Amino acid sequence: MDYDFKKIEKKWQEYWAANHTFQVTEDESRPKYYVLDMFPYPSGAGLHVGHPLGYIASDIYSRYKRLCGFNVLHPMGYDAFGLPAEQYAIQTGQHPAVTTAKNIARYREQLDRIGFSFDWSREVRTCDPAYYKWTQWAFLKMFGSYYDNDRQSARPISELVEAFEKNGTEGVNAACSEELSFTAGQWKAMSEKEKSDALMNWRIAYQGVTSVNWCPKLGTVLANDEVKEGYSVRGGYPVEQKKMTQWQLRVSAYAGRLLDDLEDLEWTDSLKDMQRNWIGRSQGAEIVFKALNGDQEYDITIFTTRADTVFGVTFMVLAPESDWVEKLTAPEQKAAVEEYLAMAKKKTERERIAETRKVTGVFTGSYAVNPLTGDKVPVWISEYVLAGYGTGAIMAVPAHDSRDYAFARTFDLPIIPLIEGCDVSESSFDAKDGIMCNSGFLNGMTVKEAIPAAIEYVEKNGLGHRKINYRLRDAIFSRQRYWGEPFPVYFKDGIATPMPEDKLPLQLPEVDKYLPTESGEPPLGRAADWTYEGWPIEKSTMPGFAGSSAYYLRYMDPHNDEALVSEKADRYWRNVDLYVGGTEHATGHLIYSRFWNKFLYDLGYVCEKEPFRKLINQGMIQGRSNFVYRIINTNTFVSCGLKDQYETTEIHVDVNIVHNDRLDIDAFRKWMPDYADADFILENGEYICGYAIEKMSKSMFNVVNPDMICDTYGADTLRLYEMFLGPVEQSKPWDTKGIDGVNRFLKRFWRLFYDRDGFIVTDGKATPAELKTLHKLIAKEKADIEAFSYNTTVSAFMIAVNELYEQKCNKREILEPLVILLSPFAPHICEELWEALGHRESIAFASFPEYNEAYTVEDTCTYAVSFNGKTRFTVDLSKSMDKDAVEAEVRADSRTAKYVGTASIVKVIVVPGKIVNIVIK
RNA sequence: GCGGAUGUGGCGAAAUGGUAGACGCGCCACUUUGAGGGGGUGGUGGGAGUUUUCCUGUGCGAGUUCGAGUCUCGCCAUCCGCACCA
Repeated sequence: MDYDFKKIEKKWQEYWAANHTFQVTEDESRPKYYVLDMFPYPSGAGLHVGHPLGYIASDIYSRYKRLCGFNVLHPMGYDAFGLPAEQYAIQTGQHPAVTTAKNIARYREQLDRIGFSFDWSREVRTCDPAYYKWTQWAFLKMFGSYYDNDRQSARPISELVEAFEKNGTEGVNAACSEELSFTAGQWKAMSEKEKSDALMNWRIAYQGVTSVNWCPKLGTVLANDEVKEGYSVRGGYPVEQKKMTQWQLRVSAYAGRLLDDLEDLEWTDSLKDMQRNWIGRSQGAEIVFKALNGDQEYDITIFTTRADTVFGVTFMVLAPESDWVEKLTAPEQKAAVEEYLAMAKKKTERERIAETRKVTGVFTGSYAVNPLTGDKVPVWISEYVLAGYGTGAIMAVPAHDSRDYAFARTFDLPIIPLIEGCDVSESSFDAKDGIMCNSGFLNGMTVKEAIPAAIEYVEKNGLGHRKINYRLRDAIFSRQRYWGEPFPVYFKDGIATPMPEDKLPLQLPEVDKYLPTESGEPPLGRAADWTYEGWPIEKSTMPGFAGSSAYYLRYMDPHNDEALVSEKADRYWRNVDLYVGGTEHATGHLIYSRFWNKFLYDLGYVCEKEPFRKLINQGMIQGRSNFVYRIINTNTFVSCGLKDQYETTEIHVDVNIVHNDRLDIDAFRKWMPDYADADFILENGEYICGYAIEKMSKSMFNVVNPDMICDTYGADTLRLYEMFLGPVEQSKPWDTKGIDGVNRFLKRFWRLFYDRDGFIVTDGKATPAELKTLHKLIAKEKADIEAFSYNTTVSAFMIAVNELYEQKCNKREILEPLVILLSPFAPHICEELWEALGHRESIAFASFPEYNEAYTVEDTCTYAVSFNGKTRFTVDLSKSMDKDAVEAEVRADSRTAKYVGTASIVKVIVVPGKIVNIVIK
């Protein structure tokens, strides 16, 4: 009987669906384990072989954990709101919900063929009103909260209002957009509208004017992580800076906690570093400089990490967008400043990046007073100072900052070195190293001593205060698009008012077109009656990351209409134990999701402060393109090895009609009408194609569809092969070379159970050699799976099966545990064999075999011995020898050898595979 | 510029500090079958001897160690992330 994977895979996929094999419920009697994949955006192109890599890895882990007795939550869903469906809708007029549903159906079909153990009863779709009800709910909670810096926690905004009524802003320490101060009396005197505007300064979800990334082509704003080098990540359109009123999330309030809590996560160092970088903590001080414009005095606050260099300040610089620019521009410089500002404004973000390091600037005509020296220094304006970081103004220390140095050189400003013996004739001395000089009371200190000393001095004398600055900005939360979650907010007399919770979800209205209105409003402006109790409803929608920020919580309790997640379900499933997905979400989703979770944690809705305990980043699968070589002006194609003898053009050929770089000539003739009567110059009777590693894309004809592999080799082969290709975390090209080897292994595995006449498993007693093979494999698989080293596990299976095959082992005692071991990797074939072995229940309910060391230890060990690593001989030692004693002796002797220096060194190899040293005199 | 990762055969890749190249692909030889993108056996880093073997070998250069692909330092190369962040 042959291994008929088509029949087997269809049979078991239907069985799992019909029997709800992978459906789970909270079961207090078993420990939980939560394995999550980053849910996909269902694009129109369907899955290619790269997509399932992470899903297969996590599926193997889920199935393994289940065999080990865990109650495993392993759900899947769709991140279904997003730009592509909307762009498609604009072009075709088809409702995004329709195309999205179609794409989801296609995804599901493809996923089902690979045999995943998802609990589909928990599927979520972010565009489903029953789902986005809870996205909107979370937004309302954020709108109704502020961040208390003293308690380091989100609190209801009502508490803040109470405080204002009692003492105004006095004693309030809360995260805000700008420092405001008013008394209780002033607060009470405010109109409702004024109060509402004031509270926006503290709300966690708030509306405010900010400089945004505006993409004219897409007609919407984008978050920082949605923009790369001045172009939109989705679509690649140019992006410009624009000041607009937008909904924002006060993510910056959580910067400290987002940074600190990284410590306890089992994420890779590189990913943690990316987040640290993005959060960008820097410790320093804010120092106030008095500046004079004519008779008017202004305070300029600057941020610095190098308070020790204040004595070297020779000028100050403002960002062009800074509010101080207008105040400090002297009448005689007005024309020059305006010209400079106009020039700076005209430049796009893109141009600024391109012109990095080109020094530009203009003098304001004003001077500021150095608070430590009393010296007057000029105030300049330059693009190299960013409005969005720190205070938008800096003190310039050209001797010890390379940017200030370049500026000083360009505009011929003085440079005062502050460190003994440093050379600033060619470049600045940026290192925080050396002894201070020219620095008053700091003279003689090292830089490391001077920094805290300077800050202390500044604080004592009321010139400023210590400060920690973060690069992380608040997230811009509105998008001028149709296909997203509507904001449950309406404007009553112009005051942003939350809708009552029991009116959620606020469903997306129907519109005639998906384009902005003629007056430039977002598409929701087209909705016929987009009002609540007669008041207009917010017209922008939420960004993509809104729906994906808390989906892992919703899986815990997906059908709950009363809460995002019930307390019971949350207490049981807690958080994700293993999260698998791509690195591309390092600074987007993975930051927002952590923020969202912490916010819900502060309000007591979830019990864990971090959403994802362990995270694995699967590598990208690149495409492997194939080429044919056409001789110029002919329809004759020459094989790769002979192409240099002709003048040829290289043409991409569909990799699906090429096998191991050999072209299927008949298929090629049928592939495109132009090639129907193509001629070929062959080598050794075959047409060999060239190849290159490129991105997997339609235009290069190198997209390999998993359905194709499932048709030719079966899902189990696909799963094993994707794991066998190399470490999960590594990027690698897809190359079908070698898939035959894995397929051969499965056939051979099958032949342990069946020969051409039928089932051959017997109840005979296993030999020590057979038991050894089995138990070696158990030990290996346990260790490897825990370490996500799946490629070596697959190798171990191949070795084991080869050994058993050689021993002609067809004994139940060995084969039954073997099937369980392989089942996480190749579930279909294992279910089939499990059934053939007489089991009625799915193999998913089996238990992982126990490892017994006794079977793997040898009676006698052969030791290979070499003198000084040269001449070798072998010694046999009995296993009864006390290994620990041997090792202790070995170590002692090694020390002797080291001190005496004359002993010969002997290598001893201990089977299996262990090597220790001993010394023979 | 800053940060992270990686570097081993023709290829994908293995190696708790202990026989480097497991396993697979490809290739070579033999074998089985009427035939196969079939089954099996043996070989396969390089260089000598060709049965017993020896030399050399993990990007380059040092170091620690009885012993380094593995640990430390310095280069070189590739990939990824951030980038005027004061």
